[in-house]
Amino acid sequence: MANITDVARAAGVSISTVSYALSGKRPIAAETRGRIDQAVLDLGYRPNAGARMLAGSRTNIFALTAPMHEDTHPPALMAFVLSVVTAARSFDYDVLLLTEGEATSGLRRVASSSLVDGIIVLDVTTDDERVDVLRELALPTALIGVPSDTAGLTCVDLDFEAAARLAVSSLVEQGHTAIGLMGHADQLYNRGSNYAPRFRDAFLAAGAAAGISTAFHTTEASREGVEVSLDNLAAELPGMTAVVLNCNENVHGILLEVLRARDVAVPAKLSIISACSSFSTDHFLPPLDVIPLPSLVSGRRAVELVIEQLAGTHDPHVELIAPTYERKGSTAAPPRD
Amino acid sequence: MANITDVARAAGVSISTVSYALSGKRPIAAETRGRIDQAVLDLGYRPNAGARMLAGSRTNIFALTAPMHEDTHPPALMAFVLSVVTAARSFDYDVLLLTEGEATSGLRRVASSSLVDGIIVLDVTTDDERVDVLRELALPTALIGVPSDTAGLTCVDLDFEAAARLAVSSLVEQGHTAIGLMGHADQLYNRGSNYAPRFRDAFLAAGAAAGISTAFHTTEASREGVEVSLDNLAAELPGMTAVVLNCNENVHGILLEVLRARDVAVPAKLSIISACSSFSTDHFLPPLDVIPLPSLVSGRRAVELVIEQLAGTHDPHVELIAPTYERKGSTAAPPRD
DNA sequence: CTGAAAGCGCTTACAG
DNA sequence: CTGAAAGCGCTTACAG
Repeated sequence: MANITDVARAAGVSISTVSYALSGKRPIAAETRGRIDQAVLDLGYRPNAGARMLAGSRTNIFALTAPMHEDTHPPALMAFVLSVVTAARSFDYDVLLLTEGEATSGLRRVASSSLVDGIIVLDVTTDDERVDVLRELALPTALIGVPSDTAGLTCVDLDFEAAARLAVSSLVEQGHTAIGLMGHADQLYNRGSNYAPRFRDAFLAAGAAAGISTAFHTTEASREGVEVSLDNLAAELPGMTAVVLNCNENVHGILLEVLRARDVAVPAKLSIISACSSFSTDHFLPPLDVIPLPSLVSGRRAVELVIEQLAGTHDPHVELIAPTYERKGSTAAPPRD
Repeated sequence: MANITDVARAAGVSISTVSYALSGKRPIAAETRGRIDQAVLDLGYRPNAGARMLAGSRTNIFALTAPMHEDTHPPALMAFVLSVVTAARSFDYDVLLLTEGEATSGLRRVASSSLVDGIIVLDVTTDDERVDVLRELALPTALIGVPSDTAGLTCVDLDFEAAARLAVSSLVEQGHTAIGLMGHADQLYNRGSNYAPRFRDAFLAAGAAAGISTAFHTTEASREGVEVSLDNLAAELPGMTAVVLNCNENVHGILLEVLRARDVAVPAKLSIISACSSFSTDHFLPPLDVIPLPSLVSGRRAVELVIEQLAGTHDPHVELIAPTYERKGSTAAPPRD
């Protein structure tokens, strides 16, 4: 493989000129630059990554810690991973994947061996064990998700509270006064997820503020679980005309199935909104109004926040992404009885 | 951050002795080694990754190219990714993730900058554009999946043909003589997937060899799609008493739903086998007999194959993993009419 | 606008 | 069993 000396020789310049020409860190005469570019092309030269890391102060690699626990929805995690990788590449950064098995030790390892310039953290829980390590490492870091103590950390996430309010207000505007919330499985609310309870609490608060009736139930991802959850909501909320879903994709499908079996037309009899969903709701029958979980935006923003830290001054802060509402036709005015 | 010179000074030895002590590449006096280990511990020393890459001939990084196209089942891809990362880590290798957007250019880039020691390739299609690049790069490589031309390549995959035969024989043994195959969506059979047609063809061949009736239909992942597929199979196969599923998780759930709605008891009226599935079938009602897609085994084996190439002599070859059958109670003898 | 040279932190022959 | 030193291929002050 050609190295910088080969290029310098071929272009008839010194290696420092080659280096500067490639980095753009000092002006190069057009004619010189032309000869260098040609030599690079001819030789298929690409700077050696290790030499660059050692000589420069950058590795051009980010670590992405993407744990996968029981509650993790794999497609959602995948969407975030791909979004982070794509965003990182657009800044000429590669992404090294760290998994659950090596969560904290992996972070220490890549940091202390100077393998990475920054860290992006996925699937953050309330009392995430990685958070303390991150503070101690003091590398540029962005978390996608919000732990309970955000001191000194930079976080980005969907504004789940605003999403809940948006779901409620959009239904209230259409005239609904009794709205149920089908939540995730039970354990998600106990095992340190931050977004599920955040959404639930804001949902209930928004309902109260609007003066309407609301109810919440966790939901197991099975036919029976969905029926139980739905029946519980209906029992607590006799006049329920709308359901907000903050749960996984399977539950969506099962619910629509159950409603069809029971001859409950959507949206004629029941309006449905899918909230904070990482998947498309277009394939459902009917397609569901959705407040998307913006994996693309979050991933890109997380990368940008790390780049900003790398660039210099940047104050740690929490950045919440405003929710958006996509109308697909699964909500309507409540039926008049 | 402490470097090797700091450790050498603290231990009262030369830096080469420190290096050899850590790599184990030459014998070190027990007492000397003790002083070095202590110094490493005291200083929290970890070798600089860039320096190692530059001085040594290894980077201890693998590239994992994991494209995500329309047909990709995200949970399956994620399972393979995690399995590869976990296996790589067990050999002290980190994994750099390359995505669809940069499939071939990314491979060239990481190879020519000497960023990685080897490449692991996921989701291989029949005429995968990455394959030619891999041949040209001549880096240690393992593909999970089998392209049409495997010359010079090392591949590992489930033996889909054997899996199809296993599904058929296990049903035939129970007395079934008319077995339907619900396949993936149409496009998967046209767009260069290798495993879907491989399974289908072996299934039909095994049926013919056993002297029983078989039929195959592609399946769209919707209630309607599943009903159409099921009805087509039943129409072609009047006495159908068993169905083999080689399709995604949603279709499994929908099919069981449809059968329940039609009062077709599983396995009393219809036996079901889930074949080459990347997901657990335990949560279905009933849990389904399954021939698993062994993501754990494939991922680990792919890593081992790259390590072997790194270690020295290794002839390119295709390695097929024998399928296994997990009985869950969704098959039985056909009903006697 | 360009070059000569130090130095990044390791690994590994070469020597003893 | 251990050490002195070359060298990996860059980046970046220092000089002109």
